Amino acid sequence: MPELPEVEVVRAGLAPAAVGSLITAVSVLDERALTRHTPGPADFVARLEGRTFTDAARRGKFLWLPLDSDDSALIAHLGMSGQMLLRSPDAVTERHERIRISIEHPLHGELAIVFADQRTFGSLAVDHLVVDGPTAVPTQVAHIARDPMDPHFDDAGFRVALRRRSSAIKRVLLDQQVISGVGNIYADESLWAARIHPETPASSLSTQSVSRLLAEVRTVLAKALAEGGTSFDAQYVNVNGQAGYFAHSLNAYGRGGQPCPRCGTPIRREAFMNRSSHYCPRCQRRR
DNA sequence: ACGCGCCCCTGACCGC
DNA sequence: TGCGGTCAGGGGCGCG
Repeated sequence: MPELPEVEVVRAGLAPAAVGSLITAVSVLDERALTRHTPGPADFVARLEGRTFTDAARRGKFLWLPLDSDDSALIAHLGMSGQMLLRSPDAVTERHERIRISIEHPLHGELAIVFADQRTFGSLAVDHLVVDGPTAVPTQVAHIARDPMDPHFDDAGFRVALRRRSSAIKRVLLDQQVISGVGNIYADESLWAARIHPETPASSLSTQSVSRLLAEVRTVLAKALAEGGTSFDAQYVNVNGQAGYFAHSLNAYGRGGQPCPRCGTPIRREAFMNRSSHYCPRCQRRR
């Protein structure tokens, strides 16, 4: 569930169960799920068991659960196919279950947080928190730009960053060090909404265009979040295993050959960065 | 320093 | 039915 709306759905779903919960046991079924935790599985378990989650936070596509009594947090990156599922303590092992964290909440009782991940690009880690302006973030997240839903996102700084980049605007939207949380789906959707061709050099966009694009990014992300995120299959689900509805609202992504909802011209699909770009050749002219 | 191509991994789907 | 090729929401790394 990798882009900002899907990760936010997971964060919001975990929060009521995790915050205030005591970690009673941790089992690592597949060490590949700890590639971000270099000290290894034993250290990972030792840093969690007996601790309490105090919050549930997110920046871009990273989410983390801060721990009590020192400045550390359990961090999660879902990669392409990661899931964080809330299960009863006796739930059977998930097909692609990698890590299970057993918790006890003062009101809800015993639960399990299950990290399942088909493609193993996602991973968990325990990391130290560092101060980043008005907030604290794990060290592994410190290099990630604030996301556009962050109240401290710097709109003017974003405009300046784009002016300095000669790369295609879509490439820059996907650069998590410039703006975080946007992935392939929402980059295509935002560019379609702002009527900007994905190959347009970022530096050639007017201030007005950049402002319009940023507004559309926020609109698209907010709508997707309100609809529970985008799910094409069972890989992308909330903490209860339920899919989101935003796939029905997509205007460009995944719609190659189908008519543009605005003008009827067939949406074009092109290879881009080992992925695909979807855009309307009429509404989104190259300049 | 940067921008870009490639790689990590599993499974679904398609055409032969 | 089986097999090989292609494709998928991610990011990191090494090269030029």
